[in-house]
Order: sequence, then structure tokens, then C-alpha cells
Amino acid sequence: MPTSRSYQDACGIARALDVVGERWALLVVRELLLGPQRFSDLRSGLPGASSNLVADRLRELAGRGVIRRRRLAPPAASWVYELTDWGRELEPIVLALGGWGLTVPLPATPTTLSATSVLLFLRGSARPDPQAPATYRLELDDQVWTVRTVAGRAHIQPGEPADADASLRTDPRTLNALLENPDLLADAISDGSAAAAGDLPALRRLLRAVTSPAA
Amino acid sequence: MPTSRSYQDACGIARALDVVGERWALLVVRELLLGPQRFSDLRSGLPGASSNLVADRLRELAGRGVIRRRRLAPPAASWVYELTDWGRELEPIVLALGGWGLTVPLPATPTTLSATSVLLFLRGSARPDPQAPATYRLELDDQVWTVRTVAGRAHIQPGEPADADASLRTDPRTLNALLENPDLLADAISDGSAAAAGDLPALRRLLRAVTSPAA
DNA sequence: CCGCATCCGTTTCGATACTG
DNA sequence: CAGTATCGAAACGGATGCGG
Repeated sequence: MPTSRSYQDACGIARALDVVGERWALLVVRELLLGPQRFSDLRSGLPGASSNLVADRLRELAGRGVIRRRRLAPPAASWVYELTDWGRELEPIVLALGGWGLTVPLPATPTTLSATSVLLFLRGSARPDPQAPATYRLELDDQVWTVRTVAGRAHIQPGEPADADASLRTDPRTLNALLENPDLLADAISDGSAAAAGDLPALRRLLRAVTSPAA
Repeated sequence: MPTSRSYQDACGIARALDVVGERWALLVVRELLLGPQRFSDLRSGLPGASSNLVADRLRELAGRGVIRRRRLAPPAASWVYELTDWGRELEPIVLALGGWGLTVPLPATPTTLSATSVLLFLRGSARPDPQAPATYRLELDDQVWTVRTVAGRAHIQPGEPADADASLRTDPRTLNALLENPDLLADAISDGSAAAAGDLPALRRLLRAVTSPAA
């Protein structure tokens, strides 16, 4: 019986940690914050976790009701994991923890950075010009995301956009660098680490929405 | 070198968990949210953690700058642990996590409940009558706390109050029950699980401030 | 007694290999 | 693609020891 060990403490903090306090659990939640993901998507977002670990956490979190396993409609016929309504209530907490974590020094050795992590940062920090709503197609490590800027906020979903003003194909680390310094876009394109198409001024506006938020 | 293992992930959430994601770490932070505590206080607040575990976590959290070890002024000449300013920034996050955790079913087997846990709940939930500020002496498992109700809020500190309107001596679990149902106070006193002194109506107002918050 | 350190059995983690 | 099986290494958890 893999009944995960409990703190046996009636305090709410301990009870929360009984559910999401195990190693990797909150990072699995993080990966699902922007929408349903398949097992292999989760694995590539959590390259440091072994496959059995990811499988264990998914089983436990599903058993606790934080996430759910769902079958995609045909012809996809694949399985995805997604947060339940209850699990989604962790979102502000996890994001606040992430804000605090930005003040933690970066690990010295080379680090990973998942697409979801960068996109959560983008969504949380971008203040796009409300006068110029736009839709973008972002392809990060072969996964496609839809980004829409509406009413001064960025909305992000996994999957293809119906219609995009501009598109960008790159990797999470490069996108992160571009969000810190949008002027690097030309360099990234010329050295092949990024490829852009469509309304490039709109794309620049998106990248600048983090460093130069609209008033 | 007990250099705790890192997620090696640049995401803020992962970096936060590198610091406070280990087992028991956030519960140590919880125990310090209301003020400095000695090693033995921490141990009695975390009865499920072995002594070496507590010592390990304290060392790690101190090394990371979340907490600090400080010598009390003579004649106490003892050591206490306390949150640094940086560690204190975890407070809203930990409290939010605790709020979510209240929706987690209680562990089946008998649970512990630390004085800090109940007092955090009291502080977070009590809406005392702003018209009747008061100071209380609370003695929980031989540790003394000062509770002051001011401006519709409860303020809590470890240690003796300078001057108390009323005092209550009990254990965390009984106090928790009394906060849920203040009418049990007479029973608790008569069966010896609580002892009260001073302005008893004021004490009843404190207990009722959680279930019947002032408008 | 307080504040740990050491020892040791058990559980979990993490890497690799493997299967439907 | 979506996991399971296996196994050594690390961490946890309980008991005990020990200096101040």
C-alpha cells in the first residue's frame, strides 16, 4: 500500500503538505497550471524526474483528487492529466511561491526550464498594451501554445491557435532571455535559436510587455 | 556535505522548493511564524519529527538564510531560532497553503496539533469586537502566549503579557475545540482540561470571535 | 534538562532497463 | 507513447548517547 506517509497533524499547513508536499508534486501541479498535458509532455517539462516518479506522483495526486486523468476525444485517443477544480485552487499559492523563489539564487550548475515555467512567468508579468490585442502561436520544444493579449493581460493555452497574428518558434530558455531583453530577437533569429513569422512588430510588443509594461 | 538535492530548475517555484520543499521544512517555518522558539519548543510543536531531523532542517534553513539562530540576552543565555526578514516573506504563502489544507480531510489516526497551529488559526480567523480591546494570557502545554485583540484583529506573541485581562490554561486541541464551540468552556473547565481566570466574559468574547465575528 | 550527534532499520528517490 | 520493473543511493524516522 503506497499510502504516502502523513504528518498526522490537524493543522491545515500539514494537511496541505500531506497532499502536495512530496518531492516533485508541486512541480507536477505547475506543469498543469496552463492546461491538460500528456504524460510525455510532463516528462519533458520535468526532465530531472524519472519516469516512475512522475507516474507515482500522478497516481497519488489523482487519488487525492488534485488532478484527473482524462481520455481525449477521438481521433486523438490519448490520455491527458489536468487539474481538478480543487487542484486549481492551488494556483495562486503556487504562483506566490514562485514569486518568492525568484529571490532565491539560481542553482550554479546548468538548469532546466520548462515551457510552462516561462509561459507562467510571461502570463504573470506581461502587461500588454490593451489597445493592441493580438493572438500568437508559440512553439516551444515542439509543443504549440496559443497566447492572446486582451485587456492588458496575456492568456495562454496549450494547442494551436485558430488564427494567429504572429508566431515564434524557439526553446524555453531563449524565450526567457528574449523576455528579459527583447532586443536579442534579431540575434536569436540569425543564429537559429528562434524563428519568427507574421506580424513582427506585434511579436516585439509581446516580448516587451514584460520589461516595459503598458501604463 | 548535506547539500540538499536541487531540482536544477530555473523556475521560481522549483527554486523556492529547493529551499523550503524538503519534508518538515515548511512546518518549521510555521512554528516560527509567531515568534522565536527554542529547539525544545520546536520539537514539542513537531512531535512527529525526530530530533536529528529538526536539527538538520534548522541548519539547512539557517544556511539558506530563511531562519537565524540567536542568543537570548542574559540571564536566559539560551538559543532561539527565528525567521529572517526574507523568511518572513513566506508567511502569506504558508498561511494560504494552510487555508487550502483545511479542505483536506483530517487524517484518520489521532493527530497532533501544535500551539502555534491553533494560534495561527485564531489569529487568521478571529474578528474580535473592536469596541472591546483586551489582553489575554494563554498557557498551552506549559508555554505562555500573549494575545491582544485590537482594532478587530488578534495579535499573538510568545511570552508573558505585561498585564492580562483574562487567562486560560489548556492544551492546543482543547483550545481548538473551544474555538469551534465556545459553549464547551464550562465543560472543559469542569473536567480539568482547561482552567480560566480573570475577566471570563472577555475570555468568552475571544473564543466567540472566530465563530461569531464582529460585523 | 537542553541541544544536538551517532547509529541503524525502513522508506523514498533516482537512474536505467524494459514492456504493451 | 505511456508507462512498469528493478536496484543502488540517499533521506527519513526512531532510539540512544553525550557534552554543557
